[in-house]
Amino acid sequence: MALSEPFIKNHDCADCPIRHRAVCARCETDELRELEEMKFYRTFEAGQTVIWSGDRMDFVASVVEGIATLSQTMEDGRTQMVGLLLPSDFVGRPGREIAAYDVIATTTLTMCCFRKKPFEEMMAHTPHIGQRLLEMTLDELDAAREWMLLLGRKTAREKIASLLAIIARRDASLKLATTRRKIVFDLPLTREAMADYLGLTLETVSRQISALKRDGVIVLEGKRHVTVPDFDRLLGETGDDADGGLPT
Amino acid sequence: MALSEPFIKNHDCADCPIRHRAVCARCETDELRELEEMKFYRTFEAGQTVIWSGDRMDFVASVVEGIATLSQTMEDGRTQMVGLLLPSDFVGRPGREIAAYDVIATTTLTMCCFRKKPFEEMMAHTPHIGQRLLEMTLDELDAAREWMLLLGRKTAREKIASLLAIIARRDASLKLATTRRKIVFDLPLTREAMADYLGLTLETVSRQISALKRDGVIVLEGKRHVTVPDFDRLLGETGDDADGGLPT
DNA sequence: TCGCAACCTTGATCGAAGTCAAAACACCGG
DNA sequence: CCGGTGTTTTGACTTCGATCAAGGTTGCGA
Repeated sequence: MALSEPFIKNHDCADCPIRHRAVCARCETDELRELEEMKFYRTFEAGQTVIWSGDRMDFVASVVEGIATLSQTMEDGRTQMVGLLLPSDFVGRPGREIAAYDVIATTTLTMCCFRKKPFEEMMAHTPHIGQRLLEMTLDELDAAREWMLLLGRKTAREKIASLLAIIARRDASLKLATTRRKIVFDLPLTREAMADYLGLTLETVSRQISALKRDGVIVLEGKRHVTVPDFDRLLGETGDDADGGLPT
Repeated sequence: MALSEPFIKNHDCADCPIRHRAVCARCETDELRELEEMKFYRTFEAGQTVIWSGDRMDFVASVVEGIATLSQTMEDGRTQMVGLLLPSDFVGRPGREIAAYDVIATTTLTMCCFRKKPFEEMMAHTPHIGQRLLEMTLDELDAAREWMLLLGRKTAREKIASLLAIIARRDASLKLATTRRKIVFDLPLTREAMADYLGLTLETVSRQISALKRDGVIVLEGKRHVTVPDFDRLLGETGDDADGGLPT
């Protein structure tokens, strides 16, 4: 959900097995080395739970590869996704002991982790890192509030269109800025996960996707592969104003 | 929405007309003085707009007295509140030029403001302040996500009960922790504002409040003065687990 | 005191999304 | 190729909250 540059960036580095290095864009090399030395990697299978809400969480991390969801569940089983973690997104809450949400790997997931304690110590004497984190948290807050508008006021069709637009944009930004042209991507979520994200049931999600397909807003190949022939047309279905306004 | 201590605290100070001083709990006196010198106050009438979404916003602020709302509006007029600002809450986004939401005074409102530029400069050489701000932003993020669960998955009755519980708690915490006993407070919002917060219509809000009254969960005197005879009973209506789990 | 304007409540009706149920599809291992 | 499991689609029906439409309160200024 990051508007601004990621906390951690990919790079080309022969000795770095997953082409990934701890990089704060504004930091000096010494700090880089410090971060570099304390990092470690963890991977999870699709469907595995990274952490349960309420558990002690002694690390912070950055998503390297794959997708994870943040969600909350009520006792009776109703669940709501409160965030979608894509590569370069940050997970964890400096200064907090306990995880507030379930983090679940949707696909095979690789995260670049830092033990919380040393990370926090480093933050304390490296203002840039804290500032970077504050910016990213503000971005997440914006995204969460944008989502509140979606959950509280949008119709099912608008919700679906908004989700597709966000995923398309997020996906496209990694490849090429292709606004106003054909966009192709794969849905990283099941219908059920989409429903949990959008505050709908999976049946409604399915029906609305069928409707968008019927109306020619999207083209489906299989269940997951989506082609958007006219991205502006899709944006028009989101209910947002011309520019789309959505962060990410 | 702050779980942790407010960025700015009230205190007793004869030369401070509204008994309010810039205080970062962790800061040294020099920093205090610096903040102290750059602060200024602004007041707004009930109903006045503090700032429009999209406007340049060259200050950050802390609410001293009164209540304001953060909201987003779609072109066709649907609006969703994304935050409620009560005394001690922080407004503004260091590092951001433009306001992302409409900020509207619900009651007469007094804010303690700091020009953004000098405030940011101060942040740059005072890690404590940035850290404090990060913590507060994380709290807001938690609150926003809690609200996503409410908007996406709760019934109208649960939504109303949750809102009442939050206002009651917030209000009570300023006076006395009175969990599990009778709680009395005034609703600071019109039915319409509640509807915009909860993603409902004002008619539904009205009906559900009537229903809670009929069921004895709350007692109303006039339209705004609420008595909760049994706070746990109210919590039971929110759909949250035993403890209520809600931030704030 | 009246009249007006907010604000709130209540009723009747409607419709979007939820629920329940069945069937289609896809993918996998044997 | 088959049966099985998990995902997705589609249909029939229900329901919660929205919409439309009166009325009721309250407070204020003339």
